[in-house]
Amino acid sequence: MAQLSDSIEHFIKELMDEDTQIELRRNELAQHFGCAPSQINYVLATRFSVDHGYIIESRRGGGGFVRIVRIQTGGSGENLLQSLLRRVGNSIDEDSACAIIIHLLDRKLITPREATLMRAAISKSAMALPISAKDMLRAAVFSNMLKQVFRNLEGGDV
Amino acid sequence: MAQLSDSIEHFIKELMDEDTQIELRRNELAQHFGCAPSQINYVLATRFSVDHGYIIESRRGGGGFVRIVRIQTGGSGENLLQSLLRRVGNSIDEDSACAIIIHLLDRKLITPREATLMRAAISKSAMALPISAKDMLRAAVFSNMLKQVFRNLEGGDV
DNA sequence: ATAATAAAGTCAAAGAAGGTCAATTAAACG
DNA sequence: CGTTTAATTGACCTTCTTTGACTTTATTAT
Repeated sequence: MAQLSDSIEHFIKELMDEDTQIELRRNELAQHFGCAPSQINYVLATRFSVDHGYIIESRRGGGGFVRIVRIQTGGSGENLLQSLLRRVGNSIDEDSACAIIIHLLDRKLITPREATLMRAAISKSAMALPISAKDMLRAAVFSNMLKQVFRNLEGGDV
Repeated sequence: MAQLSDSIEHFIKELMDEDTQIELRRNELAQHFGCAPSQINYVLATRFSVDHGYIIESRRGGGGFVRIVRIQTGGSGENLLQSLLRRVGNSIDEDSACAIIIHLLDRKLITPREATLMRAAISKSAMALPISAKDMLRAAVFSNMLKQVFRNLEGGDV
C-alpha cells in the first residue's frame, strides 16, 4: 500500500469512520499529501464512485468543498439488493463487480473471507473459457451470489 | 541446478521462508538476476502454479507488485485442495460440486454462509447463459473458489 | 456591475509498473 | 544425431498512477 492513492483513500475512510458524510477541501488535502489537487479527483473517481457506494458533491469558488456521502441502505437491505442487481444487469466487468464487493464489505454485509470468495468466483481467470460473453456470464454468477448474500442476511440456513 | 530459473525459484522460496505470503517487484527481481522481467513470469508460471500450491496475484501501474501466496502449507489441507481440484477437473456437474461443498462444510473449512455463497455461484441458474459448456464453466468458477478457500487469509485484505 | 481571487473540474500526456506471446536458444531424451 | 521439451529474451500491450496546463464556477472587493 505504498501508493499515494491508497494512502489518500485510507485517510478519507478514516476520517469518515462512523459518519456517513464528510466535507473536505480538495487543495488542503492535496497539500497535506504533497500532490497535485487533481490527484484527489482521481482517488475520488476510482475509489469513491457510485459503484463503491459513495456519492460525491462539491462546490467551486471561495469556500468551496468536496462532500463525500456514503450511500444509505435504506434499512431493510432490500433496496440495496435491488439497486445492485439493477447495476449488474446482464453484463458487468470485473472492476465494477469488485467495487460492489468492496462496498458490501465496507457496509459489513459480508466478511473479508466472503469477499475474497466472491472475487474468486467472478475473476477473469474464473471466466477463462472459450466464450466471448465473459461479462454476461459474470453478471449471471454475480447476481446469484448477491441474492444469496441478502438471503443470508435474513438468517437463512443451508 | 545452474539454471537461472532454478536460482530465481530458490531465491523466492528463501524469501518466503516462514511467511505464507510475500510481495515483490517484478522488475527489481529481474534486475537483481540480470534477466528479462518476463523471466520472472516464467518462473512463477512453472514453479509457483496452483499445482505447486501457490497463488499469484498482482497489480500493474505505479506501486505495482507481484504477490505470491502459499496455500495451506503443511497440514492435510494441501492434499485435500489438490485432490479436490483434480476431481473438479475442467468440467463438473452441479450435484458433484455441491457434494464437495458439503464436505468442506463438514470439515469446518467453510462457514454455512460461505457454503451458500458457493452454491449460488455454481448453481444451474448462475450458469443460465446461451452457452453449451455449462459444466466446464462451472468447473472454472468452482476451482477458483476452492483455491480461495484454501488460501491462508488471516490477514484478509481484499 | 466588474474585476480579482479562490476554489474545484477536466483531460490529456507522461510515467510506472506488470502481462503476453512468439521466436530463439539450450537441454534432455530416445 | 534429431527431436521434443524447457529456458530465455525481446517487442509490444494493458493497467494504474501522477502531474500539469487549462477551464469553470463561486465569492468578494472595487
